[in-house]
Amino acid sequence: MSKDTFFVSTPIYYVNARPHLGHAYTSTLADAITRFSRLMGKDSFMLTGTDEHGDKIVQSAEKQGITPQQLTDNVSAEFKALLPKLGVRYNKFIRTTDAGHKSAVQKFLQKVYDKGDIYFGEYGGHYCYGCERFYTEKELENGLCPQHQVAPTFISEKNYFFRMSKYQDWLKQYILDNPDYIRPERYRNEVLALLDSGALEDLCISRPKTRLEWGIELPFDRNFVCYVWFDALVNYISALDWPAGENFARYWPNAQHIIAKDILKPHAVFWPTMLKAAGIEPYRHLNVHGYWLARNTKMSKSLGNVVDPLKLVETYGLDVFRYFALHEMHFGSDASFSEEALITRQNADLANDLGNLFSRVLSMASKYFGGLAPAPGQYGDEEKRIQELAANSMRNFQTLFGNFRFSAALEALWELVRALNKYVDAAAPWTLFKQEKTEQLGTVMYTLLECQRKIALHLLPVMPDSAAKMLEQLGQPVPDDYNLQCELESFNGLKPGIALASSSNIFPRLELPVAEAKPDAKAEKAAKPMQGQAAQAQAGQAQSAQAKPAQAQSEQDKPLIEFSDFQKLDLRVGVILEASKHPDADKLLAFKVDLGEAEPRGIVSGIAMHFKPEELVGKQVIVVANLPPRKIRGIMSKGMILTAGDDENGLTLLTPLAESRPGAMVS
RNA sequence: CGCGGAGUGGAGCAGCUUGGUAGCUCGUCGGGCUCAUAACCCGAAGGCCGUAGGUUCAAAUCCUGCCUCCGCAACCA
Repeated sequence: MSKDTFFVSTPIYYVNARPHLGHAYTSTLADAITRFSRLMGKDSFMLTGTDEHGDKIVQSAEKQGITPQQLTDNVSAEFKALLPKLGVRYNKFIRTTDAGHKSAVQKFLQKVYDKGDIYFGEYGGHYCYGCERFYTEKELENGLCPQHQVAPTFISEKNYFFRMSKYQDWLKQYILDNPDYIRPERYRNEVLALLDSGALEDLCISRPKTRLEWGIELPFDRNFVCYVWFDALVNYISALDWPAGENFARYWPNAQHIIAKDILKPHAVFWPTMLKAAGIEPYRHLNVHGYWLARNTKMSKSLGNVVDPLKLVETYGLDVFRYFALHEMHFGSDASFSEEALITRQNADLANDLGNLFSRVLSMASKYFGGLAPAPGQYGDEEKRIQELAANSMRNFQTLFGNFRFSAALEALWELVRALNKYVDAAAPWTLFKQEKTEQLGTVMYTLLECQRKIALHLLPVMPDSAAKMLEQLGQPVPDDYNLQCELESFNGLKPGIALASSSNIFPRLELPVAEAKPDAKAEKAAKPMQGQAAQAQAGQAQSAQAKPAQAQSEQDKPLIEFSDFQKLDLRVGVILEASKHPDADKLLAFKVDLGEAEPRGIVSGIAMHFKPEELVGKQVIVVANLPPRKIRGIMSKGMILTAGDDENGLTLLTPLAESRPGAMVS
C-alpha cells in the first residue's frame, strides 16, 4: 500500500554567513513538522542544505586566501554539524555545488530555454567599478556616481533573462484560487499586493564569465554562468532527482517550503513562475515565519548583558528550547526571545503542569498498584467526559499542527494536561485508596495513564527526547511511524499490567537567575565600530533564513590582523561643533567635527535613533579619519564616528577619558 | 500619498473571515487539598476591546477618517 507523502524544505543557507539562531529555528521547525507527518502516517522527507555560488563567496574566499570550494566545504560542514545538535533529522542535505544539482539546474534551464522563455537581452547601463553595479540615468548626479563622484563607464552587457512577466496573471490567479498556497494570510496579501502594484520585470538570470566564474554554466551558452535564483531555487527539485527520479514523483506533489519573511518574493513569485515555465506543478504550500527579536529582559537590561538565544539551547536543553520556540513564535509574526520568558514557560507549562502530572500519577501508581498499570473498571461520567475532552484536544492539536499553527496546537494539547490535573483533584485517588475502592481507583488511574500516553505521543515531534522518556516511563515503545489519528478513536492503548516507572522528574523547575553581575566577554564583544557590517544582507540573495536576530553571535570571530593593518587606521580625537538631523533620512545625523584641521570635517553617521543632535554638540569623540569620502543620502561624509553597543541595547559614543586636543592621535 | 502589520484588564496573546453574555497564559489577593516538582485545585479583584464617526435591533468583530507604535524598502564608513 502506498502511503500519503509529505515533503518539506528549509531554505538552503548561504555559506557567506555563519549559522545563527534563525537557521536553528527554521531547521527545528522543519524537523518538527516532518516528525509530526511521520507520526500521522505519512511517508515524509525533509530537505535542507547550503547555497554556495556567487561573487560574495569568491570574495570571501580570496580574503581568507583559500579557494571558493574550500570555503564552501568548510562552512557547509559547519551548517551540517549544527543539525544533530538541534535534534534535527533530515533526509537529505543538498549543496548547490553537488554534481547532481548542477546537472539538474542545467536541465531546468534548457527546458525553459527550449520553451522560449529565456531570451538574450542587452542590458545597457552606467557601470561604476567602485560600486560594482549599474546605475540608471536618474540615479546619477550630474552624470557622476553618487557614491564615488566619478564618471561611470557605459557598459552594455548582454545577459539572459527569464520571461517572468509572462506568468504574472497566471500566478495571481493561482494564488487567488488556492487560499492556503502562501500562509499565514498576511504574506499572501503582501504577495498579491506586489503582483497588483505593477508589471513584473523579467528576471536576469546570468552573469558573463568575465565577471563571475563561480557558478553553474548555462547549457546553451558556455560564456555565462547562472545567477542566483535559477541555481538556488532549483535545489528543491534537484534534491529529489528531478526530472526522472523516483523521489521527485513520490514527494513533489506534496511539497511544502518553510522560509523566513526576508525571502518571500523569490519563493512566492520567482519560484512558482519558474516551475510553471518548466512545466512542473507548483509546490503545495509556502510557510512563512517571522524573526526572533532579541529583546532583553529587565534584568539583563539593568545589567547591560545581552541574552544570547543560542546559549539558551545549551543551558536549558534542546527540548525546552524546542518547546519554547514552537510555542512562543506565533507562526508568521515576530517573537521576542528572552531567558526570563523561557524560564517562565518551562516552569508553568512543562514543570508545573506536565512534569508534575507525570510525577504525581506515577508516584500514586507505584504506591497503589505496585508500579503496574491497573485495569479500568466501569467508566463513570467524569471519565467519559475526560475521554471526550482528550479526543477533542488531540483532534485540534493534529489539525493546528499540520497547518503550522504550532502555538495554538500546543495550547490545545495543554487543555487536556490541565484538565487531567483537575481530574486528579476531583477524583482524589488517595481517598479512594483509603476507602479501598480498588476498582474505581483503577479506573481513575487508568484514565490518567492512558491520557498521558496519548499526550506523550503527540509531543514526540516537539520534544523528541522528553516525550520518549515519558513513553518509557509508561512502559511504552517509542514509535517513529505511527497513526496518531487512531488515538482519537480508542482508549485502550495502555496494556493493564505493564510496568511503570515509580517516579518521574522529566522537567525540573528552574530558578530565575539571580541578578548577579556578570561582566563577561559579551560587553567587550559589543564594542565595535558602528553598525555597518551587520547589514550586509544585500538584496536578492537567499543567504539567510533570517537576517536580523542574534547578530552578535556571528560577528565575534573576526580573523586576526597584522599590526601593520592596524597602523593603517588614522584614528583621531574630534570635537563635535555642529550636529543636526539629516534632512532626508531617519537614521542619519550630520556633523561638523573639529579634527584640528583647517576646516571642520563633515561626517554623516547612522545614529539618529540613539542620540539627539543637540546633546552631542561639544562632545569629544573618536573618529576614523582616513576612510574614503563617501556621499550618504546626498551629504558628503569624510570619516566615521566610533560608538560602542548595538541597536538593541543602545549606543554610546567612544570618548577620551580626559579632555584632549582636537586632532590628537589615537593609538 | 512607497509596501505591510499592530493597538483588547499589570505583562504577553486569542477572538475579528461567518456581528449578539470579552477568553487564555503569566502576575496579584483570598481559600482548599496533601498524590506530587514550595507543585496542584477553587474563588476574587482588574478591561468603556487606540480614537472619532457611520451601518445595524445589536459592533472588539463590518465601513470611513484620525492618532500612536512596529516591521520592510531607502539612507547606516
